Amino acid sequence: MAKAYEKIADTLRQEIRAGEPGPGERLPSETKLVERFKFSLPTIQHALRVLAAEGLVEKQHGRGNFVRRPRRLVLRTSERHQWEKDRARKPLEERLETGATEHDTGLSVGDLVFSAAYFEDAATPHLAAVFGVPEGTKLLRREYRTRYQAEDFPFNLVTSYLVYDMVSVNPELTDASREPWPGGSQSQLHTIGIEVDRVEERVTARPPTPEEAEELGLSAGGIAVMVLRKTSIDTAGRVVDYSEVILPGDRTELYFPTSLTRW
Amino acid sequence: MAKAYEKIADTLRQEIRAGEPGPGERLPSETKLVERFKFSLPTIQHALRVLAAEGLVEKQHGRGNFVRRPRRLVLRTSERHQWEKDRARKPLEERLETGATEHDTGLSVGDLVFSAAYFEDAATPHLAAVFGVPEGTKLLRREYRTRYQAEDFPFNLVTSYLVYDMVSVNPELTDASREPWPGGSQSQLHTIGIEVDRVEERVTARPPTPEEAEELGLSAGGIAVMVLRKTSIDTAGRVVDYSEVILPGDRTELYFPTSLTRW
DNA sequence: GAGTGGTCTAGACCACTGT
DNA sequence: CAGTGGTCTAGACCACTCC
Repeated sequence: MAKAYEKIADTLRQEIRAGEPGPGERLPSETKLVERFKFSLPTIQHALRVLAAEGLVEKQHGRGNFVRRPRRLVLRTSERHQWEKDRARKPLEERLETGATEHDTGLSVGDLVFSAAYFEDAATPHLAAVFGVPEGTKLLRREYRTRYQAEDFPFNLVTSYLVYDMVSVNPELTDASREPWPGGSQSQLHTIGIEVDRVEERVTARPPTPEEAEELGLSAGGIAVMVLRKTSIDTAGRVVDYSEVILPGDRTELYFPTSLTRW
Repeated sequence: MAKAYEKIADTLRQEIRAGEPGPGERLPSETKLVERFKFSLPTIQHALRVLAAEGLVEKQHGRGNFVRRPRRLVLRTSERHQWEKDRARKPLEERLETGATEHDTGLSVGDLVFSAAYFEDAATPHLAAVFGVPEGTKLLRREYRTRYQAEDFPFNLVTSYLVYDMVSVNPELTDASREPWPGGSQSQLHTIGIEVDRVEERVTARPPTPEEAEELGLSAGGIAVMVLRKTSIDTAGRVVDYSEVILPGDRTELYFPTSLTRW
């Protein structure tokens, strides 16, 4: 004997997949569903919460339950690293023209709102292991948010770590007011003689924490985030930057091309 | 005035983050929490469902609510494409030794249980666009499941599409009983004279469908899946394979290294 | 069998949306 | 204001786990 809320969720799921109601359309009101399924309101609501957690339905207080319309994907590319490296030594005027984010998204500089904040942290065991430094070593933590001007929420949350004593050689690098730096991270590192040789990216996914949901505007529920962990290694084999990027799973697509050698 | 279930969830979340109770430990019973927070059982349960959806708590019927222990990550690599290509033309004995999955995970062939099933599909508008063929063109759909022998559930769900008339030149390629094919997909394509030149991978994330949760053993809730869409393009510029891979977001890490040219 | 979480009800009252 | 979803209760009964 199946549970009532599961049967209800199953039925509605099937109907939605069949296109009735279609994307963006409203479901019958909860009281209507009570009549139709002959179960109490809390049970109907339980079924709808299940569908919301799946990302199939979006609840809107006072308006109704709606079939979620799949979001337009923003293409994010990962071939940007070579592109960024090529720019790092270019003259200032050229670096000013376009940033890496614009390169990824195809938008122009004016469409984006950017913010940066710097902090000093002591290395946790995990970060110490990543950088190969003693626990407690002073790190520079940089928090970035980037937003489309027209939208209310940023499309990513970036936290970048650098070894403080490595970068403080150039005081401009520990000053958040110099952001956005023309040419990006690799250009910043170039000012202290660092050449990035290799970038390693690792991707996982999970539900957002409440804080992330808040910052990214995912209050609706039923949306996952991708966690991109990026390690930059210089020509001497040192880890020179470690970044964590939180991305909304439905609005973002990570793109990784691989070219193979010809036979 | 904040909602009761949110306050309760907040309080418990803070305590769990502070390590009390710690990973794997049991929370107080729901009736105990009713006493502590002075709210009714359904309200306490609502709060716990919220924490379960976040992946912070795992509900176990008849046992209790437990703090979820972060899973050990399985490393999956994406540099396998070149590796696989290099093997595709090697003699049979060598191809038999190790498969790509073993290369990715570092496990030996005996540890894995593999299954494959083939179907014939008509191209949907989306698939027709991917392959650049008319809608309704006959496709070969291949479903793969791979599982650790010691575990109950597969660690990925793979659906691969090929253009039927392109591959049926070699009847062995439309016969599921020939799987697992020594040397993998690229070796299969090599038998009909196809050389893969480029692989494009796109990653997104979302909550699992009930069917995916079922197949991957994610019934606990609060786990996201990654969707990896892989397009293989041959030296003539044709799309020769399109695959969708569903991976549990907490147990899987996608690894993408990038080497940069030296200055 | 004792203890635990899971499901469900009938109904009250609150909060938001749109007219 | 009417209509909609959101929260909450007090309590009944079921299902699973472990001793």
